Amino acid sequence: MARPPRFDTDQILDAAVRLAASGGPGGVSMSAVAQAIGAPSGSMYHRFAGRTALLAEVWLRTVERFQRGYFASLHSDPDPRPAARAAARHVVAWSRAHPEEAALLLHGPWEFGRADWSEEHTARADSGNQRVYTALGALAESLGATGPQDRDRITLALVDLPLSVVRRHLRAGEPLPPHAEDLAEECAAALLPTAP
Amino acid sequence: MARPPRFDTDQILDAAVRLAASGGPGGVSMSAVAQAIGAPSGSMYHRFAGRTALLAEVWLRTVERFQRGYFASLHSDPDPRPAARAAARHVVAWSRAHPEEAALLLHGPWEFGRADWSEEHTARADSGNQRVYTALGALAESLGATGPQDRDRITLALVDLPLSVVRRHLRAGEPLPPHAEDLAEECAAALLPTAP
DNA sequence: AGATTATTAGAGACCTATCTCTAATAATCT
DNA sequence: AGATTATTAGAGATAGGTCTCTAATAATCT
Repeated sequence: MARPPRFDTDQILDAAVRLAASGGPGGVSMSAVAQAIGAPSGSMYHRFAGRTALLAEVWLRTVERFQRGYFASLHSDPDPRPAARAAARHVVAWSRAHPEEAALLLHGPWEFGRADWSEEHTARADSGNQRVYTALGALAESLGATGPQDRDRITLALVDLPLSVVRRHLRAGEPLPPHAEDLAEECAAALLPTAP
Repeated sequence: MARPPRFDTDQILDAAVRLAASGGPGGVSMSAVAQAIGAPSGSMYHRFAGRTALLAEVWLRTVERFQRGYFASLHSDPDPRPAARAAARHVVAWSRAHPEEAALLLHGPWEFGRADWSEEHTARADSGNQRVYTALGALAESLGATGPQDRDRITLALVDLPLSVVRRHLRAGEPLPPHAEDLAEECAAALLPTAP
């Protein structure tokens, strides 16, 4: 019914990921992405309402890809303690497998203009986060951690701490050292509430 | 011998801190800072070689202020374990006392254009970092942690982890909860190598 | 008082990025 | 084949930011 696209959405987002990994969110300009794939700048605006929308889409595609595997790890074992270890490990392993997307995630949604996102984009982000927090809450409960401080501690162990391991190296432009997964797993385990 | 300055350097840097805290490094434009203090844009270039230099100076002043207290905490006790606890605690306490500067630090030097800094600025940054790492190395040694993995773990416990506690709240625009210092201290202690 | 000099003051050149607009193009559908 | 339509293609208007340049200003020094 119409002319077929020469540049599809994923191709554009892939280029945006590369640019974000090397130059940060600021490096993702409409013209830079267009140039990276050899498209005229006008085509960009045919797919994305504007730069804000592009930033939102590239962020959301990346975080959703990450969360898919993160969820799988969290539910990989009926016993909460091995599941927690697997989750911490997954953060590092996924980052090793997808260094550019990981570098993007380390910047956080606010750097990708979250304050200006449309309602749809904001809702997508909130829904993903909500799923993560309820899953973490369930795991916390099955560990016997009930207070809000306990939950903070578990979020720290299974999300923030593994991300810190990744951040330190990726920000310096180095690859992740071989023992990074072990480090994240061991440290996460050390932060879980001790068995009664 | 000359006309006295109406806008001094610290006043300019203070405004830059405020702008960086609210709008990130991208919000720190020469014109925005000038407007914030009511100065013409030309005066900015009289004090700073350019935007790059301004970003470097505001970053370095902030990180050096932070490190001063961090060092004091690291050396506050001859026993390494309480010293480690104090250091982790200090990160959070300092951030609570200086939320705008803390928000600035969370972005990291690369966001402040570190790649384009002058040699002087780069050297200043390196020297500060070097001092921190040697101090952490000494503490690691007195804890009996000798391997490179042990040192990574201590850096994680005394730097990255407390920063994660701060990041989670400041990025969301919330103030730090009352128990944040305790959380950072307890988690840091849990990550230290267990006594032989 | 007069010379000296660091600084303020602000206009404007230059660049880069976002976004709009019009025309050409290439596929599908009848 | 001809109509339809999503898309490419790219020129250009607009905005905002960096940086330069010249003149005015206000203090100190002799």
